[in-house]
Amino acid sequence: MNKRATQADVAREAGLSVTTVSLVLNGRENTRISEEAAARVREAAERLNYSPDPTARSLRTGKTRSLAFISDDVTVTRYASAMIRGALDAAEERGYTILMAEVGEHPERLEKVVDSMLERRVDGLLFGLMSARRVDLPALPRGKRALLVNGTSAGLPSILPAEHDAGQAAVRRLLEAGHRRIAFIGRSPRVYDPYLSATIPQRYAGIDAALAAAGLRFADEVEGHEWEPELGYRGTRRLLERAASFTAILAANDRVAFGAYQALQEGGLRVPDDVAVMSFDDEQLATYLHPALTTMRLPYREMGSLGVRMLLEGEEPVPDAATLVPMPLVERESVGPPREG
Amino acid sequence: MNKRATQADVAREAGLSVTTVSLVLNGRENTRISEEAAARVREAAERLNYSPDPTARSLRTGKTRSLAFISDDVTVTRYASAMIRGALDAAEERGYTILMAEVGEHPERLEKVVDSMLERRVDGLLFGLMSARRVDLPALPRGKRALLVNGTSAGLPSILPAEHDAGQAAVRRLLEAGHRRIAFIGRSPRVYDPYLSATIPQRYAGIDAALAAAGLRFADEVEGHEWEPELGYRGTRRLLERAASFTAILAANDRVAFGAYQALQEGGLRVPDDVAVMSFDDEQLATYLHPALTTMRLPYREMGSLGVRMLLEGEEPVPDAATLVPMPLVERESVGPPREG
DNA sequence: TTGTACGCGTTATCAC
DNA sequence: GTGATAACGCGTACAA
Repeated sequence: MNKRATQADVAREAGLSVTTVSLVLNGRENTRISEEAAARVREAAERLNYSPDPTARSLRTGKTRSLAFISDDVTVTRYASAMIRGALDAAEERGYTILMAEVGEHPERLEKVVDSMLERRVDGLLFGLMSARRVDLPALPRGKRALLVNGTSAGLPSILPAEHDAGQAAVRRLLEAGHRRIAFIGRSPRVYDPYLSATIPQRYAGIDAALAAAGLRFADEVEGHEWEPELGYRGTRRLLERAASFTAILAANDRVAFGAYQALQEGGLRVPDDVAVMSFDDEQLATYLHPALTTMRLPYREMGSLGVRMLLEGEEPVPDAATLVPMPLVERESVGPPREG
Repeated sequence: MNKRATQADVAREAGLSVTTVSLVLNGRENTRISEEAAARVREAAERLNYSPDPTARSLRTGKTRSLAFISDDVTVTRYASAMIRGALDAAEERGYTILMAEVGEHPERLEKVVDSMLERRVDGLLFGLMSARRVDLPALPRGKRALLVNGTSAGLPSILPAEHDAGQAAVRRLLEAGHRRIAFIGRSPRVYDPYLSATIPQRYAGIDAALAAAGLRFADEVEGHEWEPELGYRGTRRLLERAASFTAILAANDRVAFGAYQALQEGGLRVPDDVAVMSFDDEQLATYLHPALTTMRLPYREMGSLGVRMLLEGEEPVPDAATLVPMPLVERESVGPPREG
């Protein structure tokens, strides 16, 4: 474990020049090196256990084979951190490294962090948001590739969950199970501010479209923008007190569904036989519940991996274009089986 | 936004040599530079918006001001990802960058990833584990600093949660509330394999010690190593069916406690009035419950930040030494108030 | 087909 | 006090 071998060492060992070594090891085809020389180089490299110094290479080429992943509160928030895993895996496959930074709720830190990443000469920047919304980012040098994962920002391409489809699919699943009287918990006018949410309006739109297509409206609704168990609990109690009857609850997200379960259980109602519950997100939580929750999964990991793929491959991404990633239906036990016909 | 300014540009702008520029900008005190020259340099640097190229600097110094954070499944598992945040924040404060990689359940990937980090010339390596256990790591070059966060490995220093203290504190909290007949869910002989858990034996030991110190034993126990809601649910039902009465449940972790809640609720028992519940971990889940769960927090974020501090500061860490990070008691509503006297 | 020599932007060693 | 200049390890134009 002495000093690491350098290209010059390999050249000496192989009895050739550094040029030859460099050419061979970088697989340059156009300049025809004799097969024999190439073999000698490879053997020597092997023997000396040579691996190129990325620092020196970067200095020379201007490329670092590294990407910045900058997030707001992804690591400390529930399951959104899977986005990181997706990015990490995709980067590793391509021989890239991810430099991570997280700024929390401090937009002023963002500028510093971006600068520091730029100083480190990253080849591209990913911005990952814990919840899909619009953000204002510091200006980036022209030609530096950047995009948002689970968010949008002026002038940058973005990757978002396909919420409109998911909204439709959720409602359709309920309809297929034969439900006609469905209650909805979690509608909120506030989400129409893009800085609060970039996607929830689509989720609503998909939901309403699917319902309308079946000639239906919600049997009842509870408003609320704090999508925590409390809303689900109180919302469900209110629903139960009201006159309108319903056979299924569509919850704005899993935590709301969680609260709904509590109220249903207290009320002596069984899921899914008395009331079916369908939801969005697919947190860990969804698997803890009895019966386990059927929900539309937010594809964090896929979005993260698509993020690095888009950054690294293919043509120049289109500014302001959004790429939608499907939200799969995760079938569990809180909605009865689809009915034939 | 043309090319970035270099040291030579600054030198030219200031009418001085690169040597002087380097000396001034690196704050070398010993070699006395005139105040005037220093000022000229600083102004010129400011004007050109100069910032040193870390690549070139690394090539020269052999240091990269970067740390590797390599984990198993931290990003995709519940709340352990807060460990990353802790590491990130501590690194940023010190001007270091974190290169992340995650290998999942594939030990064979570990070697490749470590190699790739070493090739990138990181100044130190952090290994972060989703759950505290012993792992076998590939050999590291002598002199390369490395340590484990939430785990142990032969020959390396490690950072672990102070489980013995936490076990004691949990029991004491219950005792203070006046409980004498306590049931425990989640004892398992399997955890004595260090490759499965490096810390749970201490948790047990602390628990048993505090109980013994009060001259008590558990009123009843349910074994189980799968610490999921199911265990808490079925365990609690079993406890309720048995003869032994109890006024409090100590659950192995929050998910088990969650299951216990469900069974208690079904049985018409109220938390904490009929049965108090105390637990370990402090997942998000703990705040969703009604009443919210009192639990001993696993200090992921603190462990992560301590990890980089130990790597970067202080003397050579002692191999095989474990540094224990306190697990705070998070007081919520599932245990009644402490009684006087 | 292969080798020499230069430059990438720093820091560090030595002169002046 | 300050300034040339030689590394650091690599890629490549140009020469041979």
